[in-house]
Amino acid sequence: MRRIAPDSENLLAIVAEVFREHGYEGASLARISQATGLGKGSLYNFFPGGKEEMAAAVLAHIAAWFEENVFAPLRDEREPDAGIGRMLDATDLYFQSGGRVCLVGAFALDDSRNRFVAEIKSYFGDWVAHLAGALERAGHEKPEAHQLAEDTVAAIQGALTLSRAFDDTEVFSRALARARLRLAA
Amino acid sequence: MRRIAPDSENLLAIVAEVFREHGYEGASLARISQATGLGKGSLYNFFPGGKEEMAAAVLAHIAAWFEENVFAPLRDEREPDAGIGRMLDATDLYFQSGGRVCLVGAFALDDSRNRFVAEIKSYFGDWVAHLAGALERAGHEKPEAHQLAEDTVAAIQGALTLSRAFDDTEVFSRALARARLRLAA
DNA sequence: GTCTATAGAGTGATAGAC
DNA sequence: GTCTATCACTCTATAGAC
Repeated sequence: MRRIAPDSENLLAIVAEVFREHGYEGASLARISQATGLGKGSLYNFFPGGKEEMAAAVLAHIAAWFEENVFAPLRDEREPDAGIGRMLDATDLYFQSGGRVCLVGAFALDDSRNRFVAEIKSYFGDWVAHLAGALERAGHEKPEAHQLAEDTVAAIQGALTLSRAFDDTEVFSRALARARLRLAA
Repeated sequence: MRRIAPDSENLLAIVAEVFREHGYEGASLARISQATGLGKGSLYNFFPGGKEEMAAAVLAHIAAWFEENVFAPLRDEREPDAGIGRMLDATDLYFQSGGRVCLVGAFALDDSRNRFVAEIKSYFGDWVAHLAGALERAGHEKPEAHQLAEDTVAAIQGALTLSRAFDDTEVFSRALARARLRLAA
């Protein structure tokens, strides 16, 4: 009775969504099992390390997505401004204009931080570093570039929190628009 | 063998700290019991509604603290600038210069959001509204005042996340310093 | 036979309620 | 402390692909 193995890309996306909605502790295996339609046996077949491996895989998946869609444009040597624009477009897309929460940010705030210190640190660290690099290439002095990059990433994170708190994606859209202006100046 | 009832102000502060460190799901009764030194029976004596009532009481405690120390200065009719300064001082104090996480922000990101929608909404909503009011009195136009207020509260939240992610309170200190400059301009 | 994928009963530990 | 429910997880029993 062989079933078609669920596309592992898609499987990870579903698991990611459960973690995003419920947090690490709230994402029970029962919920993951229900959301994916897979029994516990299948889940442990894909992720022998259990829940922690699932979360780690999700974080790796997120890191890869950001590397390709958010960080890579920022490394564009020729047109740093265009790269920054593409970074903001990708950010808007990823967070569904504020309708989706940042899993890494949520992990950073609770107990799961201790399990994934390195992943969390590099997610935000890479974002700030790559953005700062692009800003330098766009003509900013190094210290101001880093400061502006840190400020922008923080503004995005904060806007996600407020969007969620107010249940209003406009908050996030406004924040992204302001970031766009500040970074272009 | 009657024990002295633990000062209820202090008890709430301890419970708050457990929720802050571990999140709603991660704050098990066993942890709360250990941190407070109270048995589960005693906890249910103080909070008949159980864990949810504990979290609600903590949120109310936080709301009262912010009302007194953060929002009240912002309502100062005479010197809006001084009020904004005192708001930032209180914020720095409360979050221990970034060493402490925002419980309301953390709740906003996970499942507990659904339990405490109103509390979360009013925490951030009041903060933005009061700051916007002070900025208006300081001479800003209404729309820009609101925008700047929203941006500042988001920047504070984002800086808390980044401080925690990098395990570096300097990120928060820098963000507060920048907020101080922007709000004074 | 071997491998991968499946379902799910059953494990002990621990959860929150009382 | 006692209760039941649920937790993450293990294990057995299959299925079909090769």
